[in-house]
Amino acid sequence: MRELNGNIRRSILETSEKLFQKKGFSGVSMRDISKESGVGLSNIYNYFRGKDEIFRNILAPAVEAMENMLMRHHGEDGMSMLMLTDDQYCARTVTEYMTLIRRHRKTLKLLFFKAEGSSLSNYRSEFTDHSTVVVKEWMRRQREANPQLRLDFSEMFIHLQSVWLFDIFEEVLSHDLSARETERVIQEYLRFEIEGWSKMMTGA
Amino acid sequence: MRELNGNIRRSILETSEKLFQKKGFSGVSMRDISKESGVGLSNIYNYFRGKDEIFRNILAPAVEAMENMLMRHHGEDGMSMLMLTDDQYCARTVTEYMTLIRRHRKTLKLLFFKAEGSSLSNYRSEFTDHSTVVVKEWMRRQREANPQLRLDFSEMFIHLQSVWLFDIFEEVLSHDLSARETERVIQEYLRFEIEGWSKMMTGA
Amino acid sequence: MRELNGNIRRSILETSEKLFQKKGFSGVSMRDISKESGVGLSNIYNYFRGKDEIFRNILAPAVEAMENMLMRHHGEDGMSMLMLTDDQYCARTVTEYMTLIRRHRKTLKLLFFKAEGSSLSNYRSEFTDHSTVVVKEWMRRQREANPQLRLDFSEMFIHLQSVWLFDIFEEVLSHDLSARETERVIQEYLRFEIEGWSKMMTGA
Amino acid sequence: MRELNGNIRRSILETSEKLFQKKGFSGVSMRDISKESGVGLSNIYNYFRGKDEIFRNILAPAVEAMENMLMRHHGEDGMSMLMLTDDQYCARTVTEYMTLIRRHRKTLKLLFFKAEGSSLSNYRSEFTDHSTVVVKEWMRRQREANPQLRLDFSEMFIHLQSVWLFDIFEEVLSHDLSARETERVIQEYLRFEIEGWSKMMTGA
DNA sequence: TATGAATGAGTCTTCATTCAT
DNA sequence: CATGAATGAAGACTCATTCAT
Repeated sequence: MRELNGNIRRSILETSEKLFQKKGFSGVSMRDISKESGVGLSNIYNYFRGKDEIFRNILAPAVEAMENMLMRHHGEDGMSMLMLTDDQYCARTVTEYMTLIRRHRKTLKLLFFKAEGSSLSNYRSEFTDHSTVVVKEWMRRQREANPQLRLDFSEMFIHLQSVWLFDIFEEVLSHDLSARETERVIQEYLRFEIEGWSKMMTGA
Repeated sequence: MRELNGNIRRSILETSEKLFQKKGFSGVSMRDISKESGVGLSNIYNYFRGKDEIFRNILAPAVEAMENMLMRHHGEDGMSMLMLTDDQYCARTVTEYMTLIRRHRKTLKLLFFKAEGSSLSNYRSEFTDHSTVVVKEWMRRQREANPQLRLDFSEMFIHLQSVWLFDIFEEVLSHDLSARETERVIQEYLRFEIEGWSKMMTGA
Repeated sequence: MRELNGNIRRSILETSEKLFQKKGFSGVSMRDISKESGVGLSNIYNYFRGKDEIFRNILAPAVEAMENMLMRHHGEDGMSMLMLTDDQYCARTVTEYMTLIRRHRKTLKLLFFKAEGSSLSNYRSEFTDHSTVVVKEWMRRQREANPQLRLDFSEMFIHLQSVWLFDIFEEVLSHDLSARETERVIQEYLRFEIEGWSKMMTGA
Repeated sequence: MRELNGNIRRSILETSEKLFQKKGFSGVSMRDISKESGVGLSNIYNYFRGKDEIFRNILAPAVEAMENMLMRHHGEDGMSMLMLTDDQYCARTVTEYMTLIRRHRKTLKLLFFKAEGSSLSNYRSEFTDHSTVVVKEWMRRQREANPQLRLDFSEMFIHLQSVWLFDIFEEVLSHDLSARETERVIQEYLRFEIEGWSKMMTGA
């Protein structure tokens, strides 16, 4: 009768994920989760602190992957500004984005479109704000390392980069683009972005 | 004791607007509006059909202004593709955007960031979708009028234009940019966009 | 601007009748009546004491006609038991019922099927109960006048007569029978009833 | 402090039943039920989906019994037309009706007289309509099995049979007839009905 | 007479969470 | 770990009616 510990936890998470996908965070009640998963309503609270924590648990991998992606590029050990013109680096970046989307497609959709009412409902602005800070700091480091480059972009400009990356993600996810289509869109976007930065850095 | 005709209506609207700004559409209850405005709860329903209608009434001017802006540029009597390179036209467009933002700053913020739970909660995607349709049709007309131009942009590309315009608005509003800053951002954005289109049209 | 006294009254009544027909007594609010009739909500109360009184006013003629019909047959100056076997009398009775239905079809439908929530919602049982009393008294008189007849019917039997008459009315009204169909149904019913009474009176 | 499992459910049902009997479905609010039963208002919703479901739960046995009765007589394995003249069969039928009434007296009264506003408020017409369909189909089968009989009754006539049976029930219930009185009324009614049918079938 | 404003009690239902066992 | 029971505040909205002018 009694399921093993881990099974229940997993059952709650899987059920919740399905429900959230269908009806969004606010549209799902704890009762729904209880009924659908077969786990007693109050027993759920033995595994999670509440609805929000369930949601965050589901989204954790996606959120982490987003953070990782940001850090891999603009963290302490991130790329150098000079790699921008390296075609191989770009190709790798496209692959990275695609992998991120492929792996977390479902949860990213939750995060982007179905988080209304949860503590992650402002993820878009939180991420872009955070990203702006990180990138600014990375810029500062790059400026020190490459004094010959013009790197005095406005905060707003940097912010818009994050926002636009987000837009691309949202487009790809909301239109359920195929791998090929996704690749094309990302490539186009990256090319545009890199070209833009290059020009601005060398003085356009 | 008895307030004059329109005063109550106005009082409800003003109170609601303040509350919505503070706590967002969902965060405000009809009770709140009643208490804060001093208008009896049920009496509110003599002026508005419900919470959503109050919200829409507040936002109506902003929504209308957005639609007008779209139509002035891409409607039946909208601009011609050839005007893109006209500096005067661009300057006027910048002014238009700025006027729109200046006039409707508060309500646009409501519309963009605080509409969760209302019938306008999907305004972003609704507007950009609608905009895409309008622009596609405008493109068709431009193609006929200017056969020499390459105007076979993908729907996704067109869609992204709308989205990005929205982003600009959101940036300006969420960071409460000053007039000067706003002008600079919009100008930069327009220049970028126009340059992009020009290149693509003449064959890049 | 101001309509003549009687016109407003009539306007309220006519509007209400239409609304009641569509949505039943409970389904119509005073606001509905006000909006639809163009008479200010509170002004209605200058003409009628409330919703119920409006309803009763509409139904008054039908209710009165029902009462008249009952009295013509079983009141102080009603028919004699002996007339039951008179074909002419029966024909006249059929005509009477049909006239009643023809004249008051709409309002009877209101009274029978749409009075839920009003003070007339129990009209069916009130009428049949009242009818039972009247008929019992009439019986008493007939017994005195015609001692040779067996007229000791149970109260319940008398009551059922009223109920069944009501059923006939309801059938005719709810199925919107044509004049011909209505006539046939009523005739059949009367014949059955008369035959039944005759047999019981002379000893079956 | 804590009541046992089923007690609460039962308590809600019993309290509600009493209240419904006094004030009818519409006249009873969930608050009333909560106060009277001592069960917290919202807690009630842990046991029932809403007021209507409480009502239906109370009436379920009576409704089912009505359906069963109909089916036992006119369903696929129902009686044959020829049994009408069988005295034993008739006696059994009387007993059945009486049992039905005895067992469900209270709830039938609710169903017939106090259901205004609930999803069962049209039970009378729904049952008689349904009954008409069932009986028509039964007639068709009887016609095939007994070609010698005249069985071409009009739909209206069949419908009236159902209605009249209902009337009997309503009479018995509304006047709280004793067992003896009930038996007499039902017997009389059945005799009348059977005699009627017999005559019509053999050609009157 | 006419009206716009106001009332206030009332409706059912939902919800995330906690408690006692 | 598991559960059924319980909570209590909150939600939007309706209605017939009355009041002040």
